[in-house]
Amino acid sequence: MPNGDTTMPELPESETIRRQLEAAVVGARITGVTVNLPRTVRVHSRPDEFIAVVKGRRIERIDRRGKALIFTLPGPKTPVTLIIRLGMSGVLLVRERGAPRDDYDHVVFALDDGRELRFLDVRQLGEAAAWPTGDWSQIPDLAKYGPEPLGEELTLEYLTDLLSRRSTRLKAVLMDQESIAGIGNIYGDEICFEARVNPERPANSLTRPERERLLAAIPAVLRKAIEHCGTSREDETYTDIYGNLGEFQNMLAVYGREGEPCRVCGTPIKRSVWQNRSLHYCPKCQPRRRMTPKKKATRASAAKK
DNA sequence: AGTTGGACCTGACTGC
DNA sequence: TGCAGTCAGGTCCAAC
Repeated sequence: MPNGDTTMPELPESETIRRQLEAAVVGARITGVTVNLPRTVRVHSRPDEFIAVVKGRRIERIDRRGKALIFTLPGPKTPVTLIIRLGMSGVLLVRERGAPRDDYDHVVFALDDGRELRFLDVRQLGEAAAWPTGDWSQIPDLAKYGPEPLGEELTLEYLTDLLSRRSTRLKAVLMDQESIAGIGNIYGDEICFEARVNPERPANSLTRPERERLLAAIPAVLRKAIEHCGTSREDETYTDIYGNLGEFQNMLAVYGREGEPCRVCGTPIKRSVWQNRSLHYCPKCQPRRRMTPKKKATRASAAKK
């Protein structure tokens, strides 16, 4: 159960929630809104009037952009776009009205069919923002995002241009929502492993073959995680809208596996800390520096002996 | 402008 | 037992 637990929603977790919400609440009307923690809601740039803007509207569709969930609420005049960012510990739950209150239920949307959509968030880093437009390009929160990693905009050309302009660590670029939308700390590490590139490498140092591997690894890792309904960790538990756990945590290659053997070569996984974030990689599969031809030959001859 | 580190926030955990 | 310190990380912001 999500009470007291926390979350790490990145794109696969958000997409899992989106698919469930699409089946569960699209078509329902929001008959009432209870805001228990005002800092969680926002209209435009103001923290007030949220209830007035959202109440009475029907949920027409639910989309996702990066990690954000986007509810389209049409109206007689202008549609409203409701954006829910789960932050790091946010959970959306669908409950029957009258079910016991959940801890940290900062915003509760009452639906006309007798259910409630509850937005829980222990660490209060999530947010629900309402915008009085249906045009995403008018919404700064959405307009700033980089291309969707599962879309056609993420091409080798885009990735090459992006990486060539950045001297910071590859991991930082992958996690930069304005560069590519939806990747966080867990999948950043997993993608780098899948591509066999060290996450601490300067982004502009990647070779073309490495960029090609990265381009393939990004959707491959994210799609696989979506298939397994996202990642729930023992102590940092993400759940879907019914309180169920994901399954991808059992398939993680490097994240959270410090000291455990690499699933490919058996070398202990290394963890380092950078910018208050942990970073995991296999030192053998993802060498920090590309080996020079001479060093490669030396190592190869040493391996023969 | 790009990069970096701190702050926000709370619960779980560790060590004294 | 209690308390201080640390860690987790999505996102924003200040500083270099």
